[in-house]
Amino acid sequence: MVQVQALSKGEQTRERLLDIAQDAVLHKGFAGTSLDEIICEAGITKSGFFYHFRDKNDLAKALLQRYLDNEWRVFEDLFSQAEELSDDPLHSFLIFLKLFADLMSDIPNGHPGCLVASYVYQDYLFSQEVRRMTTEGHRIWRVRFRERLDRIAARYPPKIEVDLNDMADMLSAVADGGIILGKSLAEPAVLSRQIMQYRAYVKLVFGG
Amino acid sequence: MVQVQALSKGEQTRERLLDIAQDAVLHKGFAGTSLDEIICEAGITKSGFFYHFRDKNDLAKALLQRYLDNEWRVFEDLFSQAEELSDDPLHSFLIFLKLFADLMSDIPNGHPGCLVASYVYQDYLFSQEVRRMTTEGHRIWRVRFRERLDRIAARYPPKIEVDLNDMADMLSAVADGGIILGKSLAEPAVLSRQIMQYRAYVKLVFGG
DNA sequence: TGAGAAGTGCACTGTTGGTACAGTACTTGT
DNA sequence: ACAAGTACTGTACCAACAGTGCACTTCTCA
Repeated sequence: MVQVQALSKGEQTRERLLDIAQDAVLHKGFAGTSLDEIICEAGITKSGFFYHFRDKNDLAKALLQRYLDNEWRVFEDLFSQAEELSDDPLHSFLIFLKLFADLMSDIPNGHPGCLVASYVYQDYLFSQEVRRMTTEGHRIWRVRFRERLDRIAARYPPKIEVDLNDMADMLSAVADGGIILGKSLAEPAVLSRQIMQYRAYVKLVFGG
Repeated sequence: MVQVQALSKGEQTRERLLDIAQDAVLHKGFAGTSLDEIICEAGITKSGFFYHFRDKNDLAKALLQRYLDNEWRVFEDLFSQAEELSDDPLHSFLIFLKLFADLMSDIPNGHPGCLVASYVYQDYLFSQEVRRMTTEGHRIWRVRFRERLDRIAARYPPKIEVDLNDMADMLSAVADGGIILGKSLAEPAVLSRQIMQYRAYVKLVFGG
C-alpha cells in the first residue's frame, strides 16, 4: 500500500482547476479555453482562480509541468515493471512496449490527447520558459528510450544500419501520431496498435 | 510546361488571406488567431474579409479544404513519379517514401505543421462538417497507403504477421509525430528521418 | 483563538467576432 | 466606351469575454 499524502483544501482546488483546464485545452486549444468556463465548472470565482495562478500563462506552465511529471512517473513505472520481468534488455523493452500498448488501450474513451503536442501547435501563445519545457520533454524521452536501445544494440547487433536516436524518436512520433489518428478517426484502439507496430519494428531490427 | 490558370484579383486576395491565416493558426491555434491580425497583415479591411468568408468557421473550412487538396496533389505527384521509376509495387513504394522524405527535408525552415493535426487538438471549435473533413482526410490516407501495401503483400508475403491497415496508418502517424518532434526540438530533419525509419520497417517486413 | 490560507465582490479596460449597410473603385466582356 | 458585375472601403455599432487589480471576508487548523 502506497501512502499518498492527503491534499490540503487549496491543493484539491488547484488540482480540480488543472483537471478542468486540461480537458478544455485538449479540445479547444489554450486560447479557446476561457477562464470563465474553467471557474464556472470548478464552482469558484475569478478572484479565486487568481489566488492559485498568477495569470493564464502560469496556468499553462502548471498544466504542462504536471503533465510531464505524470508521464515521467508512468514510464518509470512501466520500465521497472518490465525490468522485473526480464533481465534481457531486448525482452525487457519488448515487454515495456506491450505494457505501454495495453495501458493505452485500457483508457476508457481513448487517450485524451498529448498536452505537449497540443502546446507545440500553439507555441506563440506561451512564454519561452513553457516552450523550453516542451522541447526538454521530448529530449528527455529521446534520451530515455535511447539508453534502452543502446543496451539492446550492445547485445543484439542490428540487422540493418539504423540510427538509434531516430529509432528512439520514433516511439515518441508513433505515440503522438497514434493519439492524433485515434482521436481523428474516433478509433481509440489505433494508438495501442501503433505502439505494437513500433514493437514489431524493434523486433525485426534486433530480433532473430 | 503546365498551364496554370491565372488567379483573378479576388482569388489572389483569398489565397493571401488563407496563407496568412494558416501560418497564424499553426502557431497560435484557431481561437488564438484573430481576424484583426489577419486583415491587418493582409492590408485589407474587416468588410473585405467578410466579402470572402461568411464567418470564421467558413475560414476554417476553406483552410482545411485547401490543405487537404494540396496534400492530395502532392501525394498523387509523388506516387506517379515513383510508379514511373519502377513497376514493382514494393520498389515503387520504397521510392515513393524516399521521395517523400526528400521533399520534407527540402522545406527551408522545416514543415510548418499539419493543419489536420492542429484541428484535431481543437475539435470543439469547429462545426461537425469541418470535424468530418479531418476524419475523412485521415481515412483517405489510410486507404491510399493500404492499396499500395495490398499490392506489395500480394507479391511479397510479409515476414511477420501484420495488419496492413495498421501499417498504412503508421505512415500518417509517423509523419504527424515527426512534424511535432521536429517543431518541438527545432530539428527539422527529424521528420524526413522518421519517414526513412518507416521505410526501413516496410523493407524489413516485405523485403528479403 | 488567531494567523494565514482560501477565497469573494466588484469595478474596470481592451479585444473579439460579428452585423448592417451605403458607397466606391477597379475589371472585364462586348 | 460603357454597363455590369467584382472586389472591396468606411463607419457605426453590439454583446460577450479575457484579463487585471484590490479591498474585503470566511474558513481551517495548529
